[in-house]
Amino acid sequence: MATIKDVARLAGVSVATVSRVINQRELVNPETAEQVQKAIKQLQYEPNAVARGLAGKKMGIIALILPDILNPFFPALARGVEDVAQSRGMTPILGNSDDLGFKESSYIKVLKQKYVDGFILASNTVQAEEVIALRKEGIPIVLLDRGLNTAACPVIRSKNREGAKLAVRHLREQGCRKIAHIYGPQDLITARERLLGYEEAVRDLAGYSPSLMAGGNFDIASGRQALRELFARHPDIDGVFAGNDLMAVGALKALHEQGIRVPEQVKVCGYDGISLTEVTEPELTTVVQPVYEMGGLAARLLLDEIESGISENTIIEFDVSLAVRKSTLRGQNT
Amino acid sequence: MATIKDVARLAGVSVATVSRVINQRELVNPETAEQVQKAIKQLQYEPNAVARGLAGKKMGIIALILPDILNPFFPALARGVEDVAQSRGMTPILGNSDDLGFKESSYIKVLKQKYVDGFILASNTVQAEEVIALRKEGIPIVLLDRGLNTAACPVIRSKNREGAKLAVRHLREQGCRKIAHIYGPQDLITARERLLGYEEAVRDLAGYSPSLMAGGNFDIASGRQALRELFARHPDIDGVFAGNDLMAVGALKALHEQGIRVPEQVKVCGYDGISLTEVTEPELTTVVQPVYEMGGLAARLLLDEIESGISENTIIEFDVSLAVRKSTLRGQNT
DNA sequence: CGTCAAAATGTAACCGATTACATAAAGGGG
DNA sequence: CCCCTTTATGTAATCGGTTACATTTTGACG
Repeated sequence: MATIKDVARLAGVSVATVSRVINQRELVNPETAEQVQKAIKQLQYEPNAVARGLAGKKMGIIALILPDILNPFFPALARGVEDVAQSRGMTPILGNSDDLGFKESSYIKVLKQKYVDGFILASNTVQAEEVIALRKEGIPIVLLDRGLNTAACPVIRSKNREGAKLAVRHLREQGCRKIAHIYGPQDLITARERLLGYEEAVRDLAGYSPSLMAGGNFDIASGRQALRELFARHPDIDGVFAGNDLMAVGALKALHEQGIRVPEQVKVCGYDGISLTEVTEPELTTVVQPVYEMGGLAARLLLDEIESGISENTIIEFDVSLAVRKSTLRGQNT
Repeated sequence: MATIKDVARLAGVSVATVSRVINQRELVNPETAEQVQKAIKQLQYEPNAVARGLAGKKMGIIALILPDILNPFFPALARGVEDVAQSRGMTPILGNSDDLGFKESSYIKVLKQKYVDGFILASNTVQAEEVIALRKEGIPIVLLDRGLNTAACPVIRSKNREGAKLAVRHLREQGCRKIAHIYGPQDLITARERLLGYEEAVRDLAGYSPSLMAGGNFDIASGRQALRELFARHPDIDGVFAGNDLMAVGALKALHEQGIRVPEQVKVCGYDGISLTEVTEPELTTVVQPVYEMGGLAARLLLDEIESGISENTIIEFDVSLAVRKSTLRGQNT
């Protein structure tokens, strides 16, 4: 590989001039510049990214840390981030933290050392101090989907509470009177908000009781399990709102096992809008988050901050919408 | 951040000695080493990875390039790679090529420049020359799942042809006589092999015809579409083997739409063993690839080559197994 | 006790860029 | 025509490590 010195020699100039031509930040005589460009072409020179990184403390990489790549919601988010990053000349890389705090910290620590330009974190475990520490070191960070309320950095998520209300109201409109909720891990702000939205929307119902809620892990198996518990307690449930789509799918499965028909006997609604909801039987009504846009905006905010150096700690909440499908079709149940 | 010079000063030694203590490659007096360690602790020193990378041309990163993170099969592969890489002190990063050759090349080019230590590629588009070029530059590479036969590098995949035969034989045992195949993109070796396996296993059936095959894209929508075509041509199909699970799910969906009961009228079998197959209705019989192990082995081979510098161009094919579920349950159809 | 190899450590070049500072050339105003 | 400001370019320090080579210290052996 040719180095900047080779180019300088061939073009008959100093390395500084070559560097100037490449980075266009300072004045260079057009003719000289042309000579340099020719030399660059001839040698097929490409600046060494690591040397550049060492000198400038930036590697042209942004890292997206996801809590669980096996949950299709996150890969979908990633697509949005990727496209924006790439279009702006940055290399996006993914890390998977497995919802494990230490893995996440380890990613951050290691990648920071490698002069990653910025982070997008979808994390439940991240602590406010960690975010603050990063920013103090001048490393931009954006929180996506999950994350603190208090955070000293931009946060992007959807209107979780609104979305939950949307779901529950829809179930009520479809005739449900005894609506259960399968909530996600309560250390996640998203799961908490959805639960709160649910509570607000069912409080006034006659038979409402906290025992209509059961917890899950945001995965299929736990949704299944939670539904069993719920039905053991309340065999007369006629609607289920799950905190995310995976748990909704698990619930659907469990209902089927028990011979309960959806939507005739029980209606089910999920949250997220992953594509899986379109292939279950019956197809699943769900609260759709504009996932691609969310990822894209996260990347955009991060890149803006990287380029400008100024940060605004906005919290941006995206609107959600309801995709109504068969699983909540008004039937003959009430 | 403290640098190696600070440590050297505090410990009263030269930077070379500090470097030796850190890398343990040369002899250092134990007492000196202890002094240095103390200084390191006191200053909370951590070697700068980029400077290290520049000097040693290795950044301690391995890159896994996936063709489609929205297909759950690949995230599952990634988990295997991650765990092994991490346990050996390397940072694994993911890139998504979207099955687009140029994105993949761009990832390789950019990451190579950033002194990534090695690549694991799950790619259909990679060309033999590209692999050879990389290796000539001393950058280890392992092909995973997809990729050339001729490749001048280790290749890891499952016994696709065997797996396909397994599937078809199973369908026959369950009583199917007119078995269709939904094949994947024929530029993928995996898809080709599965098709060949299918052909070998059905050739001797009375009503066999090439029109029993239809192509898809390895995603749900195309599986759905392909099934419709197949049934338009042959309304008497009683078994379907799909080239991967996503297409099988699509097929299931399409069958349901047409009011055809699975498994009573038609039996369906997929390929991959993604967890989605456990939640469809009916649950999907599938050929299970040991995906976590495959990813792990890929990482292990890559790391071995990185550490030793010697490469063996083995092709390793993992055994597959059949997970028999409801979608192929012997019924009353024949 | 002198000799010589092994062990321990230091010096400085190098990896390949960026950039502050110095210097030279060119143009403009008085 | 001289001085000063721009414009253009070069020199060399710097980023923070690794490592070849040189040098010093140590200790074993005859």
